[in-house]
Amino acid sequence: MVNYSTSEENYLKAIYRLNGAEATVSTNDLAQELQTKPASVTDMMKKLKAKKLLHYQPYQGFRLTAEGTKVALGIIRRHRLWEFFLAEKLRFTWDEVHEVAEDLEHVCNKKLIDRLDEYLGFPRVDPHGDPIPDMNGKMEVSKKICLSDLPLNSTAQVISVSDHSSDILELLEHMHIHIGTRLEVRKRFSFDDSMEIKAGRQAAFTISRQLSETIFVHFV
Amino acid sequence: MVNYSTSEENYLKAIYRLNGAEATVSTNDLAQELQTKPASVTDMMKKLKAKKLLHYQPYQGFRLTAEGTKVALGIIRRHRLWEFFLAEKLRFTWDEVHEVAEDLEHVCNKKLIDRLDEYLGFPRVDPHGDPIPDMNGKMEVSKKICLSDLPLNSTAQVISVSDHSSDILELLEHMHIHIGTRLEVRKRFSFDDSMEIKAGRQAAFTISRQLSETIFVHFV
DNA sequence: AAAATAATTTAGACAAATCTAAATCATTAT
DNA sequence: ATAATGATTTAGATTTGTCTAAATTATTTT
Ligand SMILES: [Mn+2]
Ligand SMILES: [Mn+2]
Ligand SMILES: [Mn+2]
Ligand SMILES: [Mn+2]
Repeated sequence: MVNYSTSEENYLKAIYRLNGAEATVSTNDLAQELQTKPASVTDMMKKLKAKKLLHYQPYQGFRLTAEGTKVALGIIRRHRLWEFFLAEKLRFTWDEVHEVAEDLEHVCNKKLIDRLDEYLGFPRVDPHGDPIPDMNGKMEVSKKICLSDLPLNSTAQVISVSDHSSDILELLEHMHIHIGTRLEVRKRFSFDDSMEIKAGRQAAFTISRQLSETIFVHFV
Repeated sequence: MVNYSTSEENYLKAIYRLNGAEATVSTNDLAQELQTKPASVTDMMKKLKAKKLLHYQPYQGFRLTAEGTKVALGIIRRHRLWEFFLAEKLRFTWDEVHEVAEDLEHVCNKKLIDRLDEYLGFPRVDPHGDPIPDMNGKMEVSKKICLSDLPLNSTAQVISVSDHSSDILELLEHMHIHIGTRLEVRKRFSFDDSMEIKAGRQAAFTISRQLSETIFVHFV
């Protein structure tokens, strides 16, 4: 078990995140994701390639090797377990957990994380509804539908929210929408792509396109 | 609230620890404590002096300023709270907590630490019996006596152990001696400075000079 | 009070992680 | 097919934290 620097870990995690969309990640995209400069990315890519954590030929973009993916999933596991801990045990709100977990995730000690996992009761998802990899690096990726794409009159359950800001949290709390809330789409308005939904036992209300595109659901 | 690097924090903590014995800390002592070279210490002392965290004139040794002491106590607070968490909540043994806490202590977020403190029930001492500074940096230093100096036939209670290794833990567990155990000294043997003690409800037994010098007690 | 010894600092170097500016490669439009 | 544009890499510099070896200062012995 090799240990990686905080910087290396942040690069690996970012590549993993971007990898979802496309098969190969570009220098500029990664620089933007990490709020750094392309030249810094190239330097780090050489280093990570030398450590066999990614496939990389100059000018060709890059993608994680199997080992790189394993390391990235380990970081994501730590991050999300700490987020769960902060929300569940220390009463942090949804929008506060990420920043702290960004630091805690770099404390790399298998026993610490596995014991924390056990202590928390082996949670499957973090406070934002994102899945937590298990101690073998397995992460169950449930197929989720964007609320904006949900067919009319079918009942679904909120499983995650892709924006983690306090702004969206404020709005969701106001609307009593949480991870697990059941809802259905009653009507779509083509004027502004807003939709009327019915959530829980509340009266129907409308939500903006911006919000419906941020909420992910699955059928119940 | 300024933030300090992991390296700066480790220096401050080490100076605080050494400061207990003498009024001023020397370059060589600090280098030895931190397993580094005297030249590296000098470099860092210049930096910490520039940040007004310590008093330092070349060749004259150094000591923490009030601000430096405050920062050091903050680090010690984080370290010991995490040690308590690991022992109490994650079932780590006494000898395992320090190493992990060495990393966790550098995650510096006041809300995290104050909430952790609250979650743990505001513990006063860490698993080794060392006091935990409160959120204002106050640390109650109870006057402790080394077991080797305890008068004959006076009852005392174990409050801390200055060695944190698994070797001493093994021995103490075997003897059923823990933080809080009541004991009294029955006899001293000048041949090897061993002593016979009576602990709890056990039959009297002897302990080595090495062990008695590591255990600290107070009168009950 | 010198000389010897020990402690400390300085000088110069290195690795990691970053940056800016220049050079190079790839892609797109004419 | 060439020129223009955009993406990427290289070159060279900077900061932080460390090191070794040499120089300096302090302390101890004779
Ligand atoms: Mn997060
Ligand atoms: Mn999350
Ligand atoms: Mn400790
Ligand atoms: Mn301790």
